[in-house]
Amino acid sequence: MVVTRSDVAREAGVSPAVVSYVLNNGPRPASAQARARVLDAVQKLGYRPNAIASALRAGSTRTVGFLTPNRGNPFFGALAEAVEQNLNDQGYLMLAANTHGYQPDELKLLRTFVDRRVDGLIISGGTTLVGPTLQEVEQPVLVFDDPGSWAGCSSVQPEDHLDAAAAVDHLQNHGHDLIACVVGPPRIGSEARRLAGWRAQQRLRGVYAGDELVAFADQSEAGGDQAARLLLSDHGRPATLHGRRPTALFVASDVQAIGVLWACHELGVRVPEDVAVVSMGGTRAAAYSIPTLTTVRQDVVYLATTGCTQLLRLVADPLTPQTHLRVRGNLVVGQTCGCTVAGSG
Amino acid sequence: MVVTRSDVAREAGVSPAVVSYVLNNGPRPASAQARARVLDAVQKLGYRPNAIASALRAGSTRTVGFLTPNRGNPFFGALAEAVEQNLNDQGYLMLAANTHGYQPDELKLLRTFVDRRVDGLIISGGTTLVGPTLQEVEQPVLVFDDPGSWAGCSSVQPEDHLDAAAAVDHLQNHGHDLIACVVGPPRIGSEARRLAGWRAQQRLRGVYAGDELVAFADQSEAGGDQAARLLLSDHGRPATLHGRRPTALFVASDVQAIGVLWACHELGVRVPEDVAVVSMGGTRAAAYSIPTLTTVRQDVVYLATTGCTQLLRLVADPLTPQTHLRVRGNLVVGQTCGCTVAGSG
DNA sequence: CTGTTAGCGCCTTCAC
DNA sequence: GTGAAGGCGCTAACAG
Repeated sequence: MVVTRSDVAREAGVSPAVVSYVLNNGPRPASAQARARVLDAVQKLGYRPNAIASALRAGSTRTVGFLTPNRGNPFFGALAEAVEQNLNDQGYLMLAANTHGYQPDELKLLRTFVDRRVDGLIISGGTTLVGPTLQEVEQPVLVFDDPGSWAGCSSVQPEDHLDAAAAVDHLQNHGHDLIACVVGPPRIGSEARRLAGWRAQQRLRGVYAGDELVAFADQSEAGGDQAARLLLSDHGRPATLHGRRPTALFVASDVQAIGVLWACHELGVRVPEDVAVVSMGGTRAAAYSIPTLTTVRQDVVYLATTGCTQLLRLVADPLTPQTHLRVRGNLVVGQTCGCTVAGSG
Repeated sequence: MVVTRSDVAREAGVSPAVVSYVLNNGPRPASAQARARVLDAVQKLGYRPNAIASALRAGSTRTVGFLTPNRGNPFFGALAEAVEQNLNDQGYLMLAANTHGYQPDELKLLRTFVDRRVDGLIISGGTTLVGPTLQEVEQPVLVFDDPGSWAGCSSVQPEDHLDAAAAVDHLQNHGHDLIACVVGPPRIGSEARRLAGWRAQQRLRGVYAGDELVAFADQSEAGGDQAARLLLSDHGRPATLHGRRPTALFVASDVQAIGVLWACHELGVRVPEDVAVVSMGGTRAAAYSIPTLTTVRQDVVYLATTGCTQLLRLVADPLTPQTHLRVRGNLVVGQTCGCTVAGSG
């Protein structure tokens, strides 16, 4: 049977309250003698406080819920890991769940977390759980996404639009004008913003940015593979492109870019000589692909740290003002953009 | 303020117990009329049961703790994800934490989980938490590792030794005899077993398997990169190898193999023509490397399913007999072993 | 069929 | 400096 606080009290010859005083260093003092006897008894019996009972009484579980569409994606995986580490360091535990981007599941899991009285909630990008959906939640919420027009939660948001534009700009500086775009489903906010960033930057240079240059793809290697085959195929190229094949690809995520590189390899298309590639993410995989990816790196540790700090501040004091942070990525030059081949970058 | 069960009871004009009966479909029946009024009140007030109170009373949190050394490693990441999915499907939530292979952290996190009264524990390979360490734990435990000589927990274990031998055997069948080995720290059980598998298979064919052929490396791309540079360097090659460079590498994990491929690329060593590579894992990354990895694939979904099933069986009935399952991987032929170049495989 | 009640283990105010 | 007691919200045994 499990040993309870009363058992310790009995063993130490004190009352249960004193056990609490000693173990929690307060809120009342205890004599040195009582303290010693309690600690001895704790040791002897191997007593461990029941965190569930404590949570019920104290109204805090020291747990944060983390909802993400897909931890298999290295970006979300790394973000989740960084968040977890941060929370652990602060004495919190993370309850995590994958939603697979499926809205009913998202809601169900959100409810589950709330029922379990998590102290706070973190919603990563790629979910539909932003703005109004979260209104009913009592706990503080942090979203790694655009919070929409609603200010009910704090947010730490990658600058998807600007970062995408920066990636495209880099390709343009290499002299490319026919730059195609591989991107995830546009119902996901971050993907829509990256697509818009690509389009805006193309138009800024007065370059064509029609739909024939866009391939929507699953956020996976396989998705990138298929998209690249589509965009680079010599068959059925739209008349609007005057028979030209894109000379560069902007790819909205590293994981898709890995698939793109593979497709190019299979098709005998050289990267970056025949087609240059720039992607977004900056995950570990990007640094060890062949050739290495030029990518706009998001610092997940920074995202996680600022996000967790703000969330825990809100947990400690719900009256803390909301914050909305936007974080720029930075271009990490690899081998896929062409900088290392011809010195035009 | 949060709405409690008593509020619902008051609103519905019944007693709190009846609310429980209705919401839990038992343990006692309720009249159709009472049921309707309760459900109305629940709806109207937006009542959600407090899972913490329920857990305290019922003695079950419907939560499982998962301890892993490093979720950044695609293999553990995929395993964790599969486990999480399994548990969610059964109405459980997963509490997860990374130990970074650091024993004090492992113990601390284990304690934290136990304090929180998880219903069960899952320990992935790569931790030191096997056997006796877990004796003090009351909850059922499942380890994805060798449980040691101690039968206090159930286990689902990849056949590291046999799988490693199979990988080496495949290289041997391609005519290689000087097969080096890249492997993680031997204090980790799975790594030690893979190393032993390599050695046993080499000796089986009467081939040299000395320590000069082994490079211990961090379980990361960078680790594989460094190990490959060491083993393939033309400088300082041990006299015992008669000046020969290994013609093949057995790499104990995909993530290291990605680094190995990159090092080969950098060194101008062609894979598989100059050096053949076979690794272990079978993660998604292996299928999209250039060239694609020949690897011994572990079916993480199968591991997770059988593991979770057994654990939840133990949770439901602690008297369920322990089980110890060993699971073979299967060789997935890619392009790094040489099968696709010369038809000798 | 329904209501009342005794805890689950802990924290903390209040009385000594 | 210490002990007794109430209650966090819920479940289930026990009485009606």
